[in-house]
Amino acid sequence: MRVATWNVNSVRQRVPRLLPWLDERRPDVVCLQELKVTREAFTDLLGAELTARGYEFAVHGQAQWNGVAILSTVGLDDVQAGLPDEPGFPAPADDPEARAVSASCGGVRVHSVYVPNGRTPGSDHYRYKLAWLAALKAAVAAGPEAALVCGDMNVAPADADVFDPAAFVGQTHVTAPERAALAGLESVGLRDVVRDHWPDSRVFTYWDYRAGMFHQDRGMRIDLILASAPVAARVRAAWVDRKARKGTAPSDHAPVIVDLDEAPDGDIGPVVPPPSARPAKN
DNA sequence: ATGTCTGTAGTATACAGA
Repeated sequence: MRVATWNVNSVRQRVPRLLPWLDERRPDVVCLQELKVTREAFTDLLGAELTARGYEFAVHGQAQWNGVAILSTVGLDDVQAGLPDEPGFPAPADDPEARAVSASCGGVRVHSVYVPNGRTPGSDHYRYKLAWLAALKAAVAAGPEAALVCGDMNVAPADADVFDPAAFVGQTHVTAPERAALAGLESVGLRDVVRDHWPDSRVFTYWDYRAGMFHQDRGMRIDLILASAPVAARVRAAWVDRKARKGTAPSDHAPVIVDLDEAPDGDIGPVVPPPSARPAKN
């Protein structure tokens, strides 16, 4: 099963890139962020094209900003828009921003998330970001054992995940509270599978449009695929599709792609029989 | 040096968010 996540920075603008990319990479499950359209507009734009390619889709959208989706060829069950007890901005929000959608796809609980940017450390928006990450952790902790959290985390997990750590001191995306909030997701069992597979490599997923940042590979790794233990154990490949950042009218983010081995039959993860069922040794 | 791209309002160009 191939799973991908991509912040498309307006799906309306990215249709000419998204459809050829689906045809080339053939992901079974796709998490999209920053749709910047309503569900109705998404369906009008892409419904027929996605259906023709065998995808079901779940969209949590809004006009103008945010918006997340999951596309799947391997089932799309128990769709949930938003997070339980999701904070809003400005708080309290009677109409939370469209930043999370989850569904069960091929036996895995998949979350497509667009974490708030945070803007400036110490700001209201920064506090909202930390509260939002706490709500995401709670949602994952309360969910099934087999889980994937995919999306734009708007946090660089470590200094190796930004092109120049000195340039980011005091900026959002790298502060200790943000990294602690991300580590909170690891404390409920999630693994950063791209970093696990490329422990010493320069790997970025986002490059500012300005000043030739992509050309100079001055980027950040803020789009992550986080997997719970039974899913992380199935990861066969994990990589950033930099080709999608090149060419005409790209998003400023590249897709992240993970290939999973088939799940073991019958259950997830290794099955340890009860002591009474174990053959006696010698 | 604040460089680009996006959506909105509204019809030319300014603003805000990232």
